[in-house]
Amino acid sequence: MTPSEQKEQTERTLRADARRNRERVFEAARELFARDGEGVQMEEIASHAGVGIGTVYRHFPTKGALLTEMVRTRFQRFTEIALAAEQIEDPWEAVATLLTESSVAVEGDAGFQMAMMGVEDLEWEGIEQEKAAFAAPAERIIERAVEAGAVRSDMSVDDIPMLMCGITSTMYFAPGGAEWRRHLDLVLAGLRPG
Amino acid sequence: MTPSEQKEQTERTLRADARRNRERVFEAARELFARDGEGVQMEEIASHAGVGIGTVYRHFPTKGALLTEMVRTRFQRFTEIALAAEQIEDPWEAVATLLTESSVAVEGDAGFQMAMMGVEDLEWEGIEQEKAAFAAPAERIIERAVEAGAVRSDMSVDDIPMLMCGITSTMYFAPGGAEWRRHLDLVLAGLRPG
DNA sequence: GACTATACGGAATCCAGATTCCGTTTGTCA
DNA sequence: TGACAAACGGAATCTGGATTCCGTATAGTC
Repeated sequence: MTPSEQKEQTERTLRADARRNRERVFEAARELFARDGEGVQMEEIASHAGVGIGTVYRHFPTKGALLTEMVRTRFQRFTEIALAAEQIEDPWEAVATLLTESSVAVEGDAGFQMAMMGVEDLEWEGIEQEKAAFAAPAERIIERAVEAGAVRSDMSVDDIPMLMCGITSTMYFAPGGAEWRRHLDLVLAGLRPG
Repeated sequence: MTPSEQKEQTERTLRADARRNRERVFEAARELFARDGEGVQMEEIASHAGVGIGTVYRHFPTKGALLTEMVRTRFQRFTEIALAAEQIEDPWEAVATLLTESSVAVEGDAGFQMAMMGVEDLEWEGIEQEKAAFAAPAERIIERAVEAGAVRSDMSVDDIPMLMCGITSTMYFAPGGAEWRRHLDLVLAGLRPG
């Protein structure tokens, strides 16, 4: 029995109400995590989901596990963005779009912002797979841009988390505003060759 | 009686051992705050200072008050840096030095990094005076650079906290490393005109 | 040296949240 | 429909820290 079959069976075994509740908890957590970041309270998630606190814990062993799950899900959005950006013809546009769209994806999600900024307690362990899925297309985009002379020759994939982290911190520092667009603007200018 | 005379008298009234202990607590707090950030524990500060926890609270009403005092003190360093940078002849060098030295000042001080990044609980209220003292020379530096065409014409003082916040987040994200220098490098490139 | 206002130490208290536990309810299946 | 395993709710418990309190110690003053 492969792991996935095993998982499938576990899911099949889940009682109907249990599956529904798990979904509700997850949805509530997503919403509140986006609003309040890691400061969300388990009680609040429970009541927002319309279930008891015990039910939350039955589905997610700890708060950390729940939040990591949020981060993992959100992170996948980056990969979608990278894959889409890769289709853009112009090498520079591809890079610019990658960073811009990624920023937009983070906007308005306090929890993900915190994760991007490396706030403790938000685990980045266990999402290596997601990271790799993002890194592949991102790397191709950058390599192409470097070869085309559209960005400084020393740009690398590793610059992306670094820069995103910076832009995110602007969002976090000045929430609700558009200052981060200026930050992004500056960063993009800094990436140009020469 | 002016406020300053009043304060002076209060200080004069402080018993010798009290003054000494206050100093010790402050010093311990500075050290541990730099190491652990806002996560420092009051008990730890007390024992590190060689006093009882009660003594810490006699001198600083709450943890927040103590940390704010730390931030205020640290912030003053920025003003010194700005005043020094203002003396630099070359307009671009002045800007570059301002940002570089400010970054260096933050390096290795986790507490101040958190404050720069706007982590909650670290109060920025009550240090308006320090902010203004920094803004004045910084503004002159930037104005001069803009007029000389050494930086993009739309650069403003408000860009400084934004960019510093970003660079700081890199330090925080990759502590101990020198990645932030690359981030600074990119940011400086982005500030250049055109 | 005695007296008193100040300070001190640190055990006890408070508090906010996460996590556990168990009596009750509900879905599933024969 | 009855039986029972699977889930549920939420009160009770646990925890890590901040903050308070009060009996004791000491600097300053005569």
